[in-house]
Amino acid sequence: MPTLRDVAADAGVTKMTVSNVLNGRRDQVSEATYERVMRAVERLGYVRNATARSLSANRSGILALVYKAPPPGADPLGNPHDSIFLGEVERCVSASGRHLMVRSAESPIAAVDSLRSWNVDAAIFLNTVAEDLETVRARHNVPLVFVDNYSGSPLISNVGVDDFRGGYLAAEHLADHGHAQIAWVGPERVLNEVMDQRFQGFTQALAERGIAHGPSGAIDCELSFDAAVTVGEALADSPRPFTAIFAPADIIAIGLMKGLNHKGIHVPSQMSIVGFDDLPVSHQVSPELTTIRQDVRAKADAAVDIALRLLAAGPDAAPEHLTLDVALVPRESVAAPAR
Amino acid sequence: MPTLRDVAADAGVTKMTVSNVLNGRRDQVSEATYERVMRAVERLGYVRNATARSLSANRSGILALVYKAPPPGADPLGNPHDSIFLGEVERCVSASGRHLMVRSAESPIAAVDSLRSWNVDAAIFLNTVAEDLETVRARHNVPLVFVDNYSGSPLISNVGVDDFRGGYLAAEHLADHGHAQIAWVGPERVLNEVMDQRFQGFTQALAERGIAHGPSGAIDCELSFDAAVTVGEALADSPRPFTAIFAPADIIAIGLMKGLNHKGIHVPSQMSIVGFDDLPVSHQVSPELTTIRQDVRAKADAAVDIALRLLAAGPDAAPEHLTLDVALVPRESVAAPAR
DNA sequence: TTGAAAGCGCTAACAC
DNA sequence: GTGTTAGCGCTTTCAA
Repeated sequence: MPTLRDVAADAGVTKMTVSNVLNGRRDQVSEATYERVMRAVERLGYVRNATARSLSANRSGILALVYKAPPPGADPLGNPHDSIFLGEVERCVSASGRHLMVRSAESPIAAVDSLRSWNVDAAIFLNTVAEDLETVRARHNVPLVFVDNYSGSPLISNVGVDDFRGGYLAAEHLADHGHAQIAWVGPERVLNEVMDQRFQGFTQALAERGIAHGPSGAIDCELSFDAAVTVGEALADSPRPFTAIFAPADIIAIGLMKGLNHKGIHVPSQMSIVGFDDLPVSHQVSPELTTIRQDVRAKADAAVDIALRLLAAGPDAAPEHLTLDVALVPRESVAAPAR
Repeated sequence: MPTLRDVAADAGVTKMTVSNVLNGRRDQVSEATYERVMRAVERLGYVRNATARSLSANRSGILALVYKAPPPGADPLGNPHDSIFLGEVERCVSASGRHLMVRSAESPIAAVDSLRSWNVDAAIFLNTVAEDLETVRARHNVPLVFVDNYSGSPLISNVGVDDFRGGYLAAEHLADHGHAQIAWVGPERVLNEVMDQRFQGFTQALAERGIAHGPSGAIDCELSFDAAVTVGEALADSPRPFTAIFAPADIIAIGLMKGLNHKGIHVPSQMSIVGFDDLPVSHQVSPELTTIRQDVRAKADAAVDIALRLLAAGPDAAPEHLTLDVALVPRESVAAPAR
């Protein structure tokens, strides 16, 4: 592999001049020299050694994306939300001429050492709980962008969506269709602020309309398709004091539809359902799912954007907090309640 | 950030001793010294500088995953096959104590410079066409593992699945149900060996059973859900000299079902369909899709495994070629042809 | 506009 | 077992 020194020798200049050329400091190099160096680079097939550069310049050009490792057995990155987010982050990072390192970890804290080790310039954290983040910040002083984290900590940046409004819109939509008993079927909300916010928005919309929502209307369901099928089947077999369901994740909504269907309950004529996320699968199933759309790619764009901006602004730049809007996407899984 | 030197000072030894301790060369260090060094590491919160290590030792501990950039507008990593593959690769790479760099590129050739730049130890290439690979090999002499590449080149390793057999099984399954006119609805097969192999297996099974398969039975459809919906609708509106379809990708099969459904054609009673891949979505839709399953995670495991093995074996190790088996998963989208 | 010297943090090779 | 020396390929700083 040719090095700077080889290029310098070939072009008849010193390493420093080559370095200047390569770093685009055109004002420090004469036109003729510039050309000569570039030709030498070309001829030798020279590629910068990023590792040496990183060591010497003390910035690596690496951005890291850290996400929560899935439970054993589950498909890593099996969730379309996460994979599309990752794909879009990669696109932005590559477009900026930097490099993306990807790492799953039980807890973000476990990943910090690898960030420090590679001297990463900034990191984005997906699916982390609020507590972890102060520790992470304490150990690694680079721009840290969290996603969907409700810590509110001023030490880190965050990009999220308006989960509260999403829940509100879902309830409103169902109420507008005449539903007066609406169940929540979703993950436990302890330690899951995202879900809790969706729930709060949901209940507020109900309350404003004088629709009662007792605890009996909140049904636990793990965040997986299979779990939701089971819950859907169980629901079909039991008395149901409600005519509609808000499932705060599409994957649950889809599972519920399938479970209900198995047992002969038709959606939407016998049960209306609203989901959340607008995953691709939601318009692939029949009936297509009415859902709350969040723009995952915009979220990814924003996360990278903030990371790069803070990087450019230097270590004293203030973290940024951004909340993206959501929207209701009416499709086929909601109808007026059966008479 | 503490360095080796700081740890050495703290422990009252030289850098070299600390290095030996950190690299687990226990036989070169006395028990007492080992303990002392470890305590110093602990106390200072020392983390290895991977960048310096890579420069000096000439191996980075980085594995790269390179995949084809999606067309503009499409979700990057929107394809579950690719994202699950990536997730599983990450899992294996992390488990081996290495680091994963992820990069999309128009062509693998475009990504080679970044591999060289970071001195990556090995690379895995997803969704590449056969031609690219000789160029890649020529420019970067580390273990290169391609996925689903039919070049047959002895210069690189490959992991794939038995696409031919998958096509064969699909045709056989439909024929066994009594279908005597079966259409292929899939992407163009020029330059797409994977699809061509599935097609060859498909036609061979038909030929063995004396089932004619004229060119009229091969219908082009882009590899996307939306494209398949359109084709499905068009099919519903035209004379159909066939009672069953083999769609060599689940995403197409699902789109076809939806398109046919829109127009009142019922699957499977009026049209049977077999897909390929067994994506999660295939058992989320109704009817559930009968399909050819490939084990994406096993493919990812094998790719990383080969990369690491070749790495351990040194630069002269012979590339490996592995073909994983596929299996028919009977579900709900196939029935006997309508009378 | 170009060059020389020093050093980033680590490991390999060899000496003690 | 432990220490010494040299150097990986680059950038920074300062001098010419």
